[in-house]
Amino acid sequence: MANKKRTTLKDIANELNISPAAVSKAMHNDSRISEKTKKEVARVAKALNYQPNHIASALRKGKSNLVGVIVPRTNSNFFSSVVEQIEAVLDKAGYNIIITQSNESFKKECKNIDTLLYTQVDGIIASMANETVDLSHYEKIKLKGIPLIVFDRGENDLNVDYIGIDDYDSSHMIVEHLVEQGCKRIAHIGGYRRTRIFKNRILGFIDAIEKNNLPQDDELIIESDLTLNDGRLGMEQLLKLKNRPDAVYVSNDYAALGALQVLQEHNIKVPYDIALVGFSNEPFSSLVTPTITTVNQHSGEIGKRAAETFLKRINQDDWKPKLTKTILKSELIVRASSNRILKDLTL
Amino acid sequence: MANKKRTTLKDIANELNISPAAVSKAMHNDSRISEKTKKEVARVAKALNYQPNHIASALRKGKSNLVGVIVPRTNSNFFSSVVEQIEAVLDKAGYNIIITQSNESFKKECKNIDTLLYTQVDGIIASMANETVDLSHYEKIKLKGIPLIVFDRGENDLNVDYIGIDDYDSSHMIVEHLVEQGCKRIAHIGGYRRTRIFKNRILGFIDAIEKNNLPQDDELIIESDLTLNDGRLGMEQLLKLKNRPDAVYVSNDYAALGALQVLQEHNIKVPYDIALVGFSNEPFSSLVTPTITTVNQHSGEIGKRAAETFLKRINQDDWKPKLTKTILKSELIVRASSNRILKDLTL
DNA sequence: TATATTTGCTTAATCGATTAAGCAAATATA
DNA sequence: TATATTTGCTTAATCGATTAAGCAAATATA
Repeated sequence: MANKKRTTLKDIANELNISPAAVSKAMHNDSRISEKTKKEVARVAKALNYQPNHIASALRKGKSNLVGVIVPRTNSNFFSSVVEQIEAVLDKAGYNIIITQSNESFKKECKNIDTLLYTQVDGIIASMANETVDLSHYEKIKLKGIPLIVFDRGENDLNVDYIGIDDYDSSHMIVEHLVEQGCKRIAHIGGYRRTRIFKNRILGFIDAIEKNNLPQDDELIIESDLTLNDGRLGMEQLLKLKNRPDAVYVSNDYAALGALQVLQEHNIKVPYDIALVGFSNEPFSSLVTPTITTVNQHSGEIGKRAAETFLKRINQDDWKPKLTKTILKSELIVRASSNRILKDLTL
Repeated sequence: MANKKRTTLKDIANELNISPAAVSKAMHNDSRISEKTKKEVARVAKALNYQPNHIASALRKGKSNLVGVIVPRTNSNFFSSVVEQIEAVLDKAGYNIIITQSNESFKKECKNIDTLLYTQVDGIIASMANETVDLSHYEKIKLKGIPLIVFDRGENDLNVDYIGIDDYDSSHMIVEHLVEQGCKRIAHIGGYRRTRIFKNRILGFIDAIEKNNLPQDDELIIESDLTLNDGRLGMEQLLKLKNRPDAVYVSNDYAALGALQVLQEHNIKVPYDIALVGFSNEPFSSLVTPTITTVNQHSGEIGKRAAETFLKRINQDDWKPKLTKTILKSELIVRASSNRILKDLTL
């Protein structure tokens, strides 16, 4: 029933008594092939249900039209949105993507890189695992001479193209917003400084506090892993202070939610007693009550830019990898948890 | 710097003055190659940094070791978990996956199938778009003679392997649970019956109600698109009834959250006045207050089984596709929104 | 010692598509 | 009319790895 034998260029060539080379050229609309032959080829190709063998052409052309994508996990709103846009952009350019995830493990990430190189991808778009410190695997990609694009994590480490958002500036936006809402003593529950994005947010926070002449107090900055429970613990700690803050900026929505739960348990009015801001625009941040003000990282835009950068590099013959940063501005999404002024803000 | 020319089997062969064929066999540990030669080959391969060209071997062997995955969207907790496990299982067996998403569009789905076939995947694991009615594109996969595994959606339509959960039984579990909590009048905000999974949930609900001798009332069953707002509207409608329900089973967590919001706005005590159950175990369901009782669809397990089924089929020479269903039991996760008995249930 | 088997390779073809080189016929130009 | 150019193909090699077939030397068996 099913035609076991697939149709090849040779079958079409035999049918028309021409050479396979002529068929190939006809398919690619070569100017040296007559219109008549092109039509005949098209007709027979259709009649025999010809499907080009991508692998054969990849071997011959030394180009697989596959792009490898490495993310810490796909099961995250941020990364899946990035991947979605990478796919959308590359699809239009005739590329397919192979998605792999490191599960934040250095070992798995190394394995992923080996697998992708082995599969002969034409380039790799990656966001590093938290664990990754040794970058020799990434150097392998560069040595192979295929484009490597890094996003979100790994900013300055690899001297390649990087796409991310401006964490330093995001902190400024948040502080300015809280000041506008009348907050005078702002605390920050952040991630650990060793991770660059969290370091940048802390630095941005400190500078913004100084710029606005607000109290700078070590007890107002807490570092943690930013789980929901870390948010709870951080908030408990802040509530114990003699001089409580009237606003808390939490570097992640999960921790912000934990903080919110503690505030509600203490019957503290949000945003009037204490205003709250999270980070990352996780889907639940608009679903809880009150809705949480947060920062949208433009994940789609990051994916789009990453894919476009890949396409640019693959079409540049003389490109030597060098550090080229694209830093996008993030967007503050003001919701109920920090909104003291506009009572009826929908969302 | 970077060795432009990649090392091939031929390079190793020249170095050792043997034939490429011998090198290939040595690499594959052929019993007809001496241990001495194998060691030499391994040594030189390492010295020259040999990386096998997967594409060449794929062409020769007629096997790409790629598996195509089609999901409605990756940006969903359910599908990304399924994909995660598919990847984990297939990776161990030496397969890579190419993930594509249909965005619930029939047209995009057709395009995805064409792309995957063109890329010479060894099989396809898919969950159908909502829009899809015409299945001729899927028939193309079957005609090509490669395994097709369907999950979650498309249960009986294609006569291939199917993995899903028992929606009918899930409704029974929910109703039994609510009865145990003392509920006597249970309503259902479901999806439209034209989608099989929602139909099965409605049928399960009706049968479970009958089995438990509870009131069967048309006004207690509402069909909708199950958005958050549909949940709100449905609950408003139920609250207007002369004879209000004391429990509501909503076929999706988003709609359940909408229903919860309405209940809270009306100062109705959950679960004591009205108990609430959702479906799908979306991440936020454990994060809102009160936490929402829901159904875990074992997305990881579905992915695992789908991948294992693929591996089974690819290794069966004589397999002709036929309808083979694997129906997993779902798991009820009892949380605060329906828990009248155990006051201190954590979660 | 004569024949059979095993070992350790080589040779040559193959998987399909692509492309550089080239050739004959048709057409254009001087 | 003689030469140059263009058109429309063909020929043959190639991308690397794999494998069926086969051969000579080494070893085993009768």
